[in-house]
Amino acid sequence: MTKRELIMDAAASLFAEKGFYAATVEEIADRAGIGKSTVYEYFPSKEHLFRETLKGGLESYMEAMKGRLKQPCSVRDVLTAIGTAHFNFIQKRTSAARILAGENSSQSPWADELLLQLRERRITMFSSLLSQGIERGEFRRVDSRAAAEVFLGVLGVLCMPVLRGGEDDKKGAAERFYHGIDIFFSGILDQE
Amino acid sequence: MTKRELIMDAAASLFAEKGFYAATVEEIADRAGIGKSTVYEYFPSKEHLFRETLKGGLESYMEAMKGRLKQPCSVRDVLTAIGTAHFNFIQKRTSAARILAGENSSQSPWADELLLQLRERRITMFSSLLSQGIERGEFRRVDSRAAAEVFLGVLGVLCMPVLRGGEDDKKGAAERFYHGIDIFFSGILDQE
Amino acid sequence: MTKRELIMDAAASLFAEKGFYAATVEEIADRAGIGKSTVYEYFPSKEHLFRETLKGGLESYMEAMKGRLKQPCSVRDVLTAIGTAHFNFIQKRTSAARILAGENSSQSPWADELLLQLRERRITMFSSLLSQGIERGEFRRVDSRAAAEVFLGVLGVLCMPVLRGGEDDKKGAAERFYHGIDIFFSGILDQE
Amino acid sequence: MTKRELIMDAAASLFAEKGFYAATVEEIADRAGIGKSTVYEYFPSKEHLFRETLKGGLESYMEAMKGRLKQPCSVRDVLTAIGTAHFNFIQKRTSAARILAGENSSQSPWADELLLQLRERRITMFSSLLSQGIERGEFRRVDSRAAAEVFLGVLGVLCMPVLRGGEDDKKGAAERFYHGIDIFFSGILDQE
DNA sequence: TATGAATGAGTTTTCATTCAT
DNA sequence: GATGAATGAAAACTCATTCAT
Repeated sequence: MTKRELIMDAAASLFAEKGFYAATVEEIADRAGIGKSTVYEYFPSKEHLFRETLKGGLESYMEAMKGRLKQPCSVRDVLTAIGTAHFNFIQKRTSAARILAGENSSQSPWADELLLQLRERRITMFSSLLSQGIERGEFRRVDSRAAAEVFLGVLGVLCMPVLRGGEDDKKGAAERFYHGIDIFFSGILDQE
Repeated sequence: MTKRELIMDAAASLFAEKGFYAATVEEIADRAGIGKSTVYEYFPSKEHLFRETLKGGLESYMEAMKGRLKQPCSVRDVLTAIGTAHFNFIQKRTSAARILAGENSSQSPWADELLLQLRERRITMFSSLLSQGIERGEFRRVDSRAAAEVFLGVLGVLCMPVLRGGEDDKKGAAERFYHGIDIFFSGILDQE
Repeated sequence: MTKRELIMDAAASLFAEKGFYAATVEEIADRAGIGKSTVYEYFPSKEHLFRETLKGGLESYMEAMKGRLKQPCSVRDVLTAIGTAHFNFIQKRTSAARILAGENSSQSPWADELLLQLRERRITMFSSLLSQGIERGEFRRVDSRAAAEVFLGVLGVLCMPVLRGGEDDKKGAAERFYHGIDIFFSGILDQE
Repeated sequence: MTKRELIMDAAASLFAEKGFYAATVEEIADRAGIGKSTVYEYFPSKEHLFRETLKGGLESYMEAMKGRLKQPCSVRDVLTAIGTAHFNFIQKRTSAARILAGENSSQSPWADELLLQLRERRITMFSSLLSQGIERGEFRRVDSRAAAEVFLGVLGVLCMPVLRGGEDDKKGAAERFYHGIDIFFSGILDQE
């Protein structure tokens, strides 16, 4: 692992744990097992380091989503696959995910913007899938933007337990995750 | 308005805008129109001030939810009423809401805890309502915890546009909000 | 003496002794007998502090020159009076003078500019006096700009011994000073 | 050109531009087109490098002055020749000259000392020439030390325009230079 | 010999908090 | 109470210097 990666990993985990401000460059360096000023050999400032961390997380998230989109099956299946990919990403790259999850509480103005962009991209993606599904007759004629937002929110909340402390309840989390996705598709009303 | 309230208001808006770290005590005092050290007459530390701000937002949120629960009508209507109350709260007390929305990106460890508690309380409430609804036959037999989480998430995302910059698109936001709630109840599948 | 002045004095003497870079804010604060961060209550940065120091020296220099210009006597006397004022200033406000003397060796780009401006103002002043003297027939028809520069240089070098360490040789310095001025007026050639 | 010279040249120009502190070893290495630590193969420290640069400038300055002294002509001519040599040196080796010109604004305590020594040597030289001239009856009986200082100062100021930015006004500078020298010899008084 | 990489010591700057009035 | 002024502790950042190759 290159030293740059070492630093980014340390940074990612600390930013995830404590946020941008509370994490100090010294801690990051310590966790990376290097001297404080070495950080500055690789990143011109703490802010740049955070930005890179963010971008890294973002890229690897987008990567994780790849290939889920063009399977020749129902849109419902595609969305479920995306959900699965999302859930897996959260489990494997928890600290990256934690940083990406901080849509609110501005860590810094430009971070907000990047995260907002991510949000928009995801909503656009979902929205277009949902439109497809509607055209194909899979889904009823809902407002695809609203539905996309809902899907986004559902993915978000359902992963929160994992983002929190928890190694503990992985199975439960997964189950509830799929149950939640199901509710998104079928609603909760009793419609016999 | 008492001086204490003056401070808390200033604090709430600044914490909402910039987060706990980036907001300085001096700015807060300035915005409140008082001297910097006066803040310390009313709050022992910046952290306490934040805590109080948080608690204040929390209380007024709980207050806003009150009375929505015991109407003699369908559980669906109760949940919708809660959604409405939530949406109205977000619009009227945007900065309080912004602070409460920062579930992720820890501003401070104990803040996380408080917000986690709020989350739990809300889930419990929703969950119990959903159980009621299931018993009454209004809803199908979903996992009420999972459904509660989903409902929470739906309320969250749908309010984000309002929490962001936006005075702009209030009507659109409201429409999409109710559309989203509807999706929660009915799902998106075409089930003729 | 106000605290601001206390700081500026400490700063002036340290900047004079060691230059902008080698003088640390901590030393300045120590010499002023205050805490390091107090400096920042009065000046937004070390650079600003330096700038103010410079400006202060500049103003008090210009002040010291005032009133020397409009005496109803020969231009030679006016120039000599200016020389005297200059010499006295150097002796009374040695550290301010030392800073102003640093025309070369850039302490910082904008400092250079300020000092260059001072140089220009002085040359202009001398030049105009010299032109007067020429018109009146006191001086021969020299290039007034060149002569002004020479006068400036003469004032400068002749004061250097005082700017250096020396309490030691005050009388000698004064004597040589006036002797030097005389050379400026009469040259060194033997012209009987 | 040896690597040592490469480094010294780069150092000279950077020290001239920015002063001792603002010039970094890295920049110097970059400008010399070598690796940073190679500098340390040739010079034990930045300070030593500066010292060498200074000494180099000093030597080449002394070199430039050589041979001007023993011509069998008037002392006035010798001094003028020295002035010319000085002026030429300033134009050809501007950055070395800039460093040597920084008599004031201490870049470092020992640098001050070296420059002070240079100053003394030059004054001694001028002073002895002037004494000769007085004995020969070329000059009137001035204090030769004072006159030497004045000559030094005159050479200094008159070269400043060249040391500043200026490729622009070379002819004007040269003219004013000789005019200034003339003033040193003849004074400015009208002595018909 | 040459150098990229690493770093420790030191510097500026920030800001919550205290204290005298 | 209310507050301006003062500050210590901590944080980001710089850079000359060293070291392994």
